[in-house]
Amino acid sequence: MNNREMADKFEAVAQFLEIKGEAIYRVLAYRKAAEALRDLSRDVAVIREEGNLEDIPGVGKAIAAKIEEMIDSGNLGYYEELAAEIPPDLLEMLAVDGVGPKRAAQFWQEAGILSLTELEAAAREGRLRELSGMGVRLEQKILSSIEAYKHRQTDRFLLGQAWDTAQSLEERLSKVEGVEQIELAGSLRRYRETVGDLDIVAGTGAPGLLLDTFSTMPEVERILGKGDTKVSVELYSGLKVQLWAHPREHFGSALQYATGSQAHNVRLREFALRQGLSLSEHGFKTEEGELIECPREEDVYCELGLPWIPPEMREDRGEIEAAQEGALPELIRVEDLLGELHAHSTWSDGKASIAEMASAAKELGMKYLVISDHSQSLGVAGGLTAAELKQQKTEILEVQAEIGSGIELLQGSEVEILAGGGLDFDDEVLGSLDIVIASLHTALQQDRETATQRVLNAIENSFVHIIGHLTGRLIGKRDPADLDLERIFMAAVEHNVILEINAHPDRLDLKDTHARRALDLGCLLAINTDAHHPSHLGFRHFGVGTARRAWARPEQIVNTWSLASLREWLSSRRL
DNA sequence: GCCGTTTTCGGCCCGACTGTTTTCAGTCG
Repeated sequence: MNNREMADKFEAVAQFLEIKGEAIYRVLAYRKAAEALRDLSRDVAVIREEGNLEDIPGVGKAIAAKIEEMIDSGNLGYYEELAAEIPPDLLEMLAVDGVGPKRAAQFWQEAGILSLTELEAAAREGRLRELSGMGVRLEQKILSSIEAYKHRQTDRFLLGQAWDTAQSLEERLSKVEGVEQIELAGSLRRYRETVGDLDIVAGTGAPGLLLDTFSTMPEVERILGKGDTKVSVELYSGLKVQLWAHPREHFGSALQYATGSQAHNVRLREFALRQGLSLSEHGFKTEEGELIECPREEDVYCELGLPWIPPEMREDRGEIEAAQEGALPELIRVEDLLGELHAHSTWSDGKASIAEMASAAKELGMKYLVISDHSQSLGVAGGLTAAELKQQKTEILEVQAEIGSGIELLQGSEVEILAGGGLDFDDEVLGSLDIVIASLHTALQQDRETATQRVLNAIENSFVHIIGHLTGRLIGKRDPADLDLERIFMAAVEHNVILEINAHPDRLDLKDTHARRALDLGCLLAINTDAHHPSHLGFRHFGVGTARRAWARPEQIVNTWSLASLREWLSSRRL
């Protein structure tokens, strides 16, 4: 079993215990362990080998023993026991809005309902309204939530998909009368690779007007809930959006609250309690009941004696401790990036000419751009032969002459790491290029040892500078290749090979936790858009967001370096 | 079930909204 499968087991255990009505803190303990496993940047089996399971936050003796059991037997006896006691199909009901553990238990025990299908039938027959505490409206609400659940393709959207919607909503809402401040919050602000819903926070003197305006916008399909300070809607796209309207004096605490993550907020509130302060979206309450308002988000952290923590770090991954110790890293920013090292043109599968890509990059203020089209064997993408590379070089020089100073164009190639483990060009061709990116595109389903060895071969080739989108995943569509990341990261450090954070929102590969582990081990990273169109160069911020989630400092990202420094480093690689 | 600037026991974040209720339970973020 891998980390994620074990996390899913613990999540199911938590849900079983919740339905059983066990002490909520036992439930939370299993849930926390599940989260910890999902967040882990390393294979938990390796951590077990090292004897460090209990160093994982949220893992104590009991849960460590269960992890060992799952590693050794591929099974969890405790889960099996619970599944024998409680119908496992009940758990699916919990994914329906408005159905939580209490009602699931009630439906099962009082009405003999064993699955979501049976729940829907009972609701249609009007049998739910008979149950205690239930009524016609609740029955209707559950029925429509079941419909919505069945039509829902996925419960999370790609960050890139949600981004444009969020910008558009923010822009229009900022113009509503009375709105003084407005900001996007939630997992979008934290740059999580997927977002469950959009969260928007406004500081306004006219909350009613803002909430009304929002809930009647054309893209709103239905209102899920609406009160005096917040409204929650579902858009026709299926995306859910929550909008909070707070007085300006509460804007900072409201933004902090809505940004999350939930785990970060829980930790921060515990931290506040130890100082005798109760933190909520309205600000701090002292033990005497006095309210301390926080107009700016910085005020929340400042009141606790902490520096402001960047949203991307707020995942309860040690950021509060680091803030306490004054050890928060100075994170990379978009404006630190000086160049793009991975971009395509019409020479292979790009949609724009070298000249168009170059002027778009110059427009964005980039100092250098590497044209790195695909190599010969990637037929579907129109990969270039060695001879074509020479012709392309001529064009790059011509475009450089036309565009003049201000941006330097370099020639690279995104070279296939072949299924057999070799590279798609011989050393002579590789040596003629300014920069070589080696990537996996094919045979991504190979077993771990074979796939890992392929990447290691590329890393050991002294002509390779960068490994592109390491795992080859497409978020939600294609699973990552099964790789021994720890070995790969260590080899990259040993051989001075740079690992890419691919900024394309479909990829974000390396992902945040893996990038953080790579940095901890001493790897250098590059943030590349892999642009196939001039507009894709604008994906940079997604890569930067991912790097910030990995606590990356500018100097650890090679395309913050000047071209002179980068060239020097690249040439040292081939000595 | 976890964990320690209050602790190896006794705590464990906080409030809005809804629908069912006559003061609250359930769900959600």
